[in-house]
Amino acid sequence: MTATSPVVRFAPSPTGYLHIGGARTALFNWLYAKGRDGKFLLRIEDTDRERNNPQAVAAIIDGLTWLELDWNGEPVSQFARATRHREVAESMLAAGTAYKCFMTADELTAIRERIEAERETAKNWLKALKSLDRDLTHDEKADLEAATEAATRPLTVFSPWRDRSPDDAPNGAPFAIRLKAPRDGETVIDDAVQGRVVFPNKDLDDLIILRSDGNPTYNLAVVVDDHDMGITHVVRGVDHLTNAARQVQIYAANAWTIPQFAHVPLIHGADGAKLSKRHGALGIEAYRSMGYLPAALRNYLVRLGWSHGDDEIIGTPQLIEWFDLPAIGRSAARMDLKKLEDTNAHYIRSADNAELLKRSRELLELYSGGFADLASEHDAKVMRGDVVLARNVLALLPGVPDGKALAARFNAAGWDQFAAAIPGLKERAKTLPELIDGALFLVTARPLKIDDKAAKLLDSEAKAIISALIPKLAANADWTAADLEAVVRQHAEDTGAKLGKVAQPLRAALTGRSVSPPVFDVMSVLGRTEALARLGDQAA
RNA sequence: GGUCCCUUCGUCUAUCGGUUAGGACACCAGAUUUUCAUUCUGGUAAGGCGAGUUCGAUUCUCGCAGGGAUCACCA
Repeated sequence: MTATSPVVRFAPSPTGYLHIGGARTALFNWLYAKGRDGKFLLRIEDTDRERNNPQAVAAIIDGLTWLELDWNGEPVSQFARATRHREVAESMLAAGTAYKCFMTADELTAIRERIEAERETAKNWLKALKSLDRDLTHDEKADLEAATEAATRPLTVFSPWRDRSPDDAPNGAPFAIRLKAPRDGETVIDDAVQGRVVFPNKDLDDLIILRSDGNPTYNLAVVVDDHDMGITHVVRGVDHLTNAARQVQIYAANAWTIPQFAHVPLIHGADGAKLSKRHGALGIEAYRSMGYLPAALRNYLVRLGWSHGDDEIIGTPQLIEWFDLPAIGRSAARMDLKKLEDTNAHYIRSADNAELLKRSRELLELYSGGFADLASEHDAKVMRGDVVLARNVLALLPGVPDGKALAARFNAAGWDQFAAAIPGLKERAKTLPELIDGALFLVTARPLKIDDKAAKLLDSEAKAIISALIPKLAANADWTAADLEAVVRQHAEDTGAKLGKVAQPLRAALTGRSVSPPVFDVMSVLGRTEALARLGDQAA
């Protein structure tokens, strides 16, 4: 690490889960640090004690861990640093860059409500004046002007204590500490993503940095922590852009070096509206349960708002090399599950077979809540991997209540069969549940439940074909896919039938479905005894 | 309402004054294939509106419209 390598951080507040936008912010920070030999720190913004709870912190850590974003050192608790924050506030008071404000919270809300009320009446007044279908009198013009002024007045509240002596306050009265922000001029953010953003200082009020209960406020805590932690680049959501202006003022008041800001756009739902649970603002763990691979989610997430020419499927090492802040777009991007699915399919196809097996087993363990409820609660708009899997499991494997029970169906030999089937399975699975679903035929007990499409395939003619094939197949001692294919092809040739005419009935009998990996692979993976038995069940 | 940001196919985006406006997802059609999937080929589809600058604007400027963020002793 050199003196110029960046120090970045991800600073979520513990709200219960790591949402998808937060995950992307973390990813951007992580990539930036990784690509520059920098450090990626984790800080939990737990200043608000009411909102804090250990599970929420655990959810964030779990999410980052699953996404494979590792951070340097121990996570920092912002709450634990309250004493330091207080010190800074006190020193600012001493330096005259902050002042005591004796206004109470009630007074403040009363003032805001009054401004709002005045604004309302002014608006009505305006409407009335404008509806007057004639030239306004001199007085009315004055009214119009006054009403316009009142209707467009900002909600900003300026404390009178900025210019009053604290001695004017009653002895021992509680006070908050406010930043003495500049009144004139402008505060400028030179943002790596947003460019140069200018805020007129007259629009920025004196924010409270220390509450009357002695606890620091978010903006103070962030600045002090970022400064103390040596953060060089603050990469976060644009929802913090206006905070950045406030924060720059705090940096300036303390004569601290201002970090490079980069405010990245937010992610919107598929309909363009703000992300809510309906639209997929699910926690990162939901994407995990939907069966997406971490690498695929990373690829998708980084491409959402960032691009590198025409490149789409970009592996993590390449991402680390290519990623940079200025290439991030400025407009909000919409979540597109279809594209995520496609990206995931690419990663599944090229994934290591052992990894796929491991992740499938983990996923099954995750689905311990029971399938029946999930299936009945199914909402077509909400895609969840466990629900998708549940429907198939319920249809094919009655009596299997949840993922753990399903996993139990695979004994040691079963897992080996699963592993053997993965090369064929992963070509046609977009997600892990689809992969698992494709392997279900392995653990289905005889007699197989035949689905509707498969049943159509098994007419009397088909059953006759199966009967004719059984002895020929049984004659095959080695039971390799290649040998079996040769037998079936020969049979088709001999009887003048198309291969599909012969293969489809086999597929139906072997798997209970009309869709599966190549039948010869299926037979091979199933093993001689089981395959023959299943065929026998459907023979004429 | 104040302040700030955004605006290219349905979606994610490329383009850094001159292109038949490119790619990806989705969608449609076709080829290959034992099903499905993969793969391959082709197709539909875009610069919000209005001015200005310029020989020439998607690209630069301004206005409008639309969308978004934010305005707590929350973070």
